[in-house]
Amino acid sequence: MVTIRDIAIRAGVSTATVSHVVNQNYPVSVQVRERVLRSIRDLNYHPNAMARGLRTSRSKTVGMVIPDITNPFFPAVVRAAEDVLNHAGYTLFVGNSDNALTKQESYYRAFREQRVDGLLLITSGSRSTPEYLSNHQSTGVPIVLIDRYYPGMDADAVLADNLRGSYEAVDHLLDHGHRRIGIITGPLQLINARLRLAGYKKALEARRVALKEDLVAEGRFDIESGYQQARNLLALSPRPTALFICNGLMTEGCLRAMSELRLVHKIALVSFDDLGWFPFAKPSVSAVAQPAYDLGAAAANILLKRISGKMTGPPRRRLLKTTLIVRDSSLGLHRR
Amino acid sequence: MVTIRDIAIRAGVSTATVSHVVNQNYPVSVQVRERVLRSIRDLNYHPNAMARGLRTSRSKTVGMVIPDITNPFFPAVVRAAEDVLNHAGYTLFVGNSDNALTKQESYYRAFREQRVDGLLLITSGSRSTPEYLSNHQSTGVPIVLIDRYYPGMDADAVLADNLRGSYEAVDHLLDHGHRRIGIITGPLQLINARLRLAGYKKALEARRVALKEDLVAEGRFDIESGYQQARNLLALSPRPTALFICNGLMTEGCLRAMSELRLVHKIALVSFDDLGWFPFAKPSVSAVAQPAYDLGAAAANILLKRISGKMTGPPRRRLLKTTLIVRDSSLGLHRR
DNA sequence: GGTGTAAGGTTAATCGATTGATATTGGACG
DNA sequence: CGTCCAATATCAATCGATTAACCTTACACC
Repeated sequence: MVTIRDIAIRAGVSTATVSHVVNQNYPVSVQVRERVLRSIRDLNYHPNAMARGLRTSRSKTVGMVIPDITNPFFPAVVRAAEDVLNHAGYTLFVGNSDNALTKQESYYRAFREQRVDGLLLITSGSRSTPEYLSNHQSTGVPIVLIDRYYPGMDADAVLADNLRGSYEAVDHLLDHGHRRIGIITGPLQLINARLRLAGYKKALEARRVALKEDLVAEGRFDIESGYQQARNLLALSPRPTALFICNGLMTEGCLRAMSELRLVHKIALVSFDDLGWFPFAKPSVSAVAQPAYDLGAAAANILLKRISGKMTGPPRRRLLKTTLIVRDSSLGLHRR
Repeated sequence: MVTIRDIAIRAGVSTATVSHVVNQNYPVSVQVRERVLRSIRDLNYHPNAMARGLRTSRSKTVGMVIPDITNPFFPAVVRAAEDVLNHAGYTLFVGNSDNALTKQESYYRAFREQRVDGLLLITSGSRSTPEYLSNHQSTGVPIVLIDRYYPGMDADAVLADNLRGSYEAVDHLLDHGHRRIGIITGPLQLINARLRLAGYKKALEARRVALKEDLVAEGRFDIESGYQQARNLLALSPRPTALFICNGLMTEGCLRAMSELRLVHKIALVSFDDLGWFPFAKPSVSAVAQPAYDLGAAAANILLKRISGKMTGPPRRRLLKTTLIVRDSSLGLHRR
């Protein structure tokens, strides 16, 4: 590998001068600058990020941990964060924790060891803040939580209004006369899964509909558990007349179950998360759309402000609105 | 931050000894080891990857560049690669190039500067090998291409059999009597887009069906271009009786166009890429399934072998089979 | 001509870990 | 009791960049 020393020798200057040219933070005469730049081009020199980072303890990179790269919601958030960060000259590295706390921790450590300047974290399930995260504050590396948070962890967070989103969804089903509404929740260690369940309960309460425990099934936010729990709920008698599924992947599994049981057109359905293909499903699927792009962009912006020191003080929590998109699956129109 | 020196002082030993304990590559007496480990735990010490990497020029990390994180195919490949690499003790960092050559290059550089031990690359469009990649070989850092390759670039590559996959798809449509088959290709700078088009042409030729240029539309492998080009093709008269769409995202756009024009049930459809929701679309969508997981896993395995030096010699190219999955959209069953 | 000052360069310490060379210690053995 | 060896531990150079402190010109101005 070609180093700063090689450039210095070839251009007949000191390494300090090369560094000044590269970083443009010190006056260098035009002739010298040209000579150095030519050598850099000739030798195809690129500074060693490790050496630089070791010296400056700053890397112009940001690490992001997401729980499931195959869940389309998260890539959408990543895209947004990336847009904002690239624009500001930062490189975003993504790690997929696979919903495992251990993997989340190992990515966290890997990122810290790479000395990322900031962290974006969509957490995996745990009711309490893992120790390494509560210890994190002392490091001075800003961290912004997205979509989920650990109760008691005081970091900035950008969240969707899960409670209200799911309240509206269930309220909508109640509006259409449904009284036996099944719900497939996410894993209840996750705060957003709990909030979505809470929205469901609140909506029922508001209409004085009794909560039936057997209509509440806990999934794992993946296709398989959506399928399994849908089979369970649909095997009840009397059957629920409507289902509220707490994320997009589980809705996919649920649809598989419903189509196997030939119930697709008999049961109303609303999904949390709006996936691109919902309009083309039969029937088209009603959904609570989350502002995925805005979540990512807002989080990245906050992170940048923290990194640059333009924002200080106690952690802030931003709550973004969801939108209920009504399609055929909740209207019964498909029963024509 | 706590450094190796802090540990050394607290444990009353030299930094060298601490290093030996951490890396387990040198005998250390039990008592000393215990003392050191305790200090490490007490102070919550984690080695600085930059310092270590600077010294050893090795990082136990792998970088992966994908063109579009919102296209479900790529996350599936990432998942596979990650499984294999994590298992071998490596951390995988992902960068999203957004189909832009400049971003691809900047991720490439960022990864190189972070001194990743290997690279997995799903390239963005260019007919020839970018200079930085042809220069890459001299660096000794192994690189494996996935899904696409640049002609003339000699690196290992793991690919799906695009030609044959699309041949089978089009052949299947011909089987069902279609003679006016529209195709929406990917961007033709991409080798796989060209191969899929070639498969289409070859299938037509084999049945002596004349190629009509106006039935060939070039998309960009994204939803929007799928929508646009579908509108164009469906506006032709006479209309094509079938469409072959060269990736999953464009199929989503195409379905939107078809549903706007109320043609969903009138036009046969086959998609390259099988997305999870295709069975639930109306009609369910026939597709050429790519072995996404196998692609990622195979590539990661080759990379590991190259890193460890267990595999040497000239680049190898692996071709994995695709599978045609026939559903309603290509059968006309939905016209009942 | 002497002096002050700004511009342009260089020297060398430093970041935190690794590792080859070297020192120390305590037996074993003749 | 010396000598030698193995087992452990330490010393100090090193990786490649950054940057504070310092040096050298050149020129302006009195």
